[in-house]
Amino acid sequence: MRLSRYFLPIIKETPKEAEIVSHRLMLRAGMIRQQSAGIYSWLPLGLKVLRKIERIVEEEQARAGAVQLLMPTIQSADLWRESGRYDAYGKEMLRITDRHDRDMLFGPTNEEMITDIFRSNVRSYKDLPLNLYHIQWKFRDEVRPRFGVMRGREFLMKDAYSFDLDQDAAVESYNRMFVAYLRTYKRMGLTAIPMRAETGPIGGDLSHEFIVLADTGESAVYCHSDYLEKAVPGEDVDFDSDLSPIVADWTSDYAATEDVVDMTEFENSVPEDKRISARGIEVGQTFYFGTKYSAPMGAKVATADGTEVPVHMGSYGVGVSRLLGAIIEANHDDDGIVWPASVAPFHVGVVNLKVGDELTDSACEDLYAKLEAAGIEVLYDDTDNRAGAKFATMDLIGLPFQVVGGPRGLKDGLFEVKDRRSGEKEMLSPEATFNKLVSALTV
RNA sequence: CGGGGUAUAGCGCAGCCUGGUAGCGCAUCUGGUUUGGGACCAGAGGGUCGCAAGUUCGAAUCUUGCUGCCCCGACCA
Repeated sequence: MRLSRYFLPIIKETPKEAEIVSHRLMLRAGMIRQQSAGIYSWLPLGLKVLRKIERIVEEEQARAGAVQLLMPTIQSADLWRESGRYDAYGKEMLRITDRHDRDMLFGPTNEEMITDIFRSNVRSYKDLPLNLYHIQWKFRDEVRPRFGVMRGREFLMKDAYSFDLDQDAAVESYNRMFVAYLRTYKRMGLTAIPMRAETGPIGGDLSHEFIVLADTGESAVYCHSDYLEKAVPGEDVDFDSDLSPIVADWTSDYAATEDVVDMTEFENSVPEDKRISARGIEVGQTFYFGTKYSAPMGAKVATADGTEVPVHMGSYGVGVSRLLGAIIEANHDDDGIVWPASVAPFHVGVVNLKVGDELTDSACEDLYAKLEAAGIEVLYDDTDNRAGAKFATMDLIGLPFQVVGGPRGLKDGLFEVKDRRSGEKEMLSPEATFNKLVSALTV
């Protein structure tokens, strides 16, 4: 992509409304713009990252056996009356009336709707286990939205729903999502710790919140420091096998959020030098809630002996839009964002320092074309801004590598290649530059 | 939902107390000089001062009401 033809509105000053670093950087880097309280437009650079996060989520959901569908944002109030949540949910739910005066709502979650889909299409235990998910915009009318996309009113969420014949099978489904989550966050460069959690309005018995440690996190968390070093299951993990040893390993040491923490238990079970007391961002939550929705809504299947039983369900959320904030909170420095390569909007920024100069133009154009042809995503700065402004923009948007082509180096046939994270720079020939980037960025 | 702020050019702000018809910095545009870490000089464009009433000869400024946004708390993915 040529920067001269892209839409990347950079802000030099610090926007006054942004309190936390991820919000500031997302505004400054031209990723988002606020449309009203807690509601944002996603500009091209932000959308690119959002899509990359979705892709990782989709790949790991597929690996764990979940099947993607798409449910609407607007739901009928009648469904919610069946579960009893229409009255229970409160003012967080945005209620809408259509032209026929029918009560509608902008969905804050989809348990009722998925249960409806299930009950009208599945009858037999032979169709289980089943895990259906979608990635869709949700709306919760938070009293006080803040922190940019971390706590918006409109937000993009992956929510999966598992259906099983009994509790034992449901726990196996739960474990599959649990392991998928460990892998999902790891691939985005995050260390997410599963913590004991409250079940909130969704209800249920078994639940974990996946927490990323960050100073700007919304809640206080307490956990064992070993979690920071624990190995995440690899690509080869067999989701058809018994995953309970992995889950047991990842839940053996103490970890809880402030809502449910028992300080006595924390101090008794974790040695003093291993205790972490920090702040955390919730990036996902898993629930097993049994027949809470299937029973009142009549989602039943026939068992092997012909009797009908309500299915056991679980739901599993990932805050997709919120993850951008969490990733930036965990990956930035004084100059801007430092994207992990897996979610970076582009892999490489090629900076032409002297547009119009025959030598730099041809060298930069050539490298740009070759990298794109090799499947590497390049943002090519072919604008005629000053060098300092170009460097500052590249640092701000945080692409993993910067390649600088200017008359000074190119008269000796060399580009300067900078690693954004380490700040290390080296002078390389065009061939060496190409080879280094290809080997660093392709698996 | 309680408490506290704030609203003036695209962004950040001054002007308001003490009423007289709007200004600064950045950004934008033009010309010139520059050019390896957010350049400099000169010039230009851009605002029904959040909305609505009221007071007044006259309101960005005073009064009342409404609305948006931000911060703290409670709540929450």
